[in-house]
Amino acid sequence: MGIHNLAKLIADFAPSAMKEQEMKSYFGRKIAIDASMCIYQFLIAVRSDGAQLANEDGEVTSHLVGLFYRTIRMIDNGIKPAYVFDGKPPDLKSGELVKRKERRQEAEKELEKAKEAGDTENVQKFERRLVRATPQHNEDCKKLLKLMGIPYVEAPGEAEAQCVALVNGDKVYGVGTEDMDALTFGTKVMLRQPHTSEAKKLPVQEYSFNKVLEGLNLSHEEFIDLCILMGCDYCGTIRGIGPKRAIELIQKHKNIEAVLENIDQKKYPPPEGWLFKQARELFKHPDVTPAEDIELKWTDPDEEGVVDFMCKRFGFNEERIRNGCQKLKKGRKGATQGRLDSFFTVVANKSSNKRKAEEMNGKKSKKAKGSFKKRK
DNA sequence: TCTCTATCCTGAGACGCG
DNA sequence: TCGCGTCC
DNA sequence: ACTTCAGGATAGAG
Repeated sequence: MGIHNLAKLIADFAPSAMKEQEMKSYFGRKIAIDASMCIYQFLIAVRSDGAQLANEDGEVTSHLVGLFYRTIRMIDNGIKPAYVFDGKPPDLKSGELVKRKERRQEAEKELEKAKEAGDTENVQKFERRLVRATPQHNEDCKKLLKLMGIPYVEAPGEAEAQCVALVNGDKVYGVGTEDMDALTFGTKVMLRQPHTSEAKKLPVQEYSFNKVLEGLNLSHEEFIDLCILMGCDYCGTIRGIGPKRAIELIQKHKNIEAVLENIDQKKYPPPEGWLFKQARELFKHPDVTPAEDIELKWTDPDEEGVVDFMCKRFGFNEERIRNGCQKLKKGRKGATQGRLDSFFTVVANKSSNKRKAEEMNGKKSKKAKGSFKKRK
């Protein structure tokens, strides 16, 4: 689940690191997105009467519905997504993954019991709890993306880290994610949930890594140690040390080794066999493909191919699919013209003011803090 | 003052019709 | 502009 | 995972 309380810490100690921008101001931008996380969310959320959408043969289509329309929406807004698929999770994560596995196995056991007892209600309940993106779902999505003319990358390790490599290697402008650990990996720019912002007409939250470091007065290495102290997926934390003490200690002592030497370890006992050094190494040197070895290309969709795949195989409505392909073609034409920065700056300011004015009048403004953490 | 815990609360995809 | 039924 | 669930917010204890 990323870094515990990092968003709040940044809001409190480095507020200028986050700025809110209108969706429009991202016209022409390329964005890296964790595909595995999207697929999982679609499998969870795209349902009808509690069941996933499926074709006549019972093959699940929820992930394809979600991916198809979300991608079109982004292209329609002049944003060019590049999807990144997870590879093998780092071994260090197994501690965290073990917990999930235990929960899974428990659910599997319960499912067996319910099946034997013929308890259909519980069968459904525990089947739902076992949802996860299978290799088949991933393959379906890769095929669809290829046909749509949208690039994707298969990461050797964590997708989030690969997204960051693409940003910092200047292949894309930023990573679009809900997971704050993109910042721990050092992404120059992070956009929080750009698709959601668009749908709900909320501004995009853009985080600048340099401003985070500047605001917290830390180097990247110190920031990584801070994140580990606050709680990451790779190792435990020191009981009694939360965001406040963590940032104070790191600002003063610069790294976890020095922190350990300077605190009363009886009062603040570090976890036994604490693997903070390994965690630090994973954040500093994650297993990724170098950006220069990756080429991202957005092309026109293979409309007949998309129709064949989505309609013939999965039973989608042909008119809707063709309609979507037209949007892809149209949107691409606009976005390939590139950005006209001065022009869009003016537009963004204007509409931003307008939006604020509207919020004042209609008090419909909802806090943009709602969030949805991934299954971690 | 700070952190931890328990408890409550909310929102979790996208489209399009009316 | 929404609420809600539907997408497959 | 909408007949649920996880995460944020909040208050109160230590």
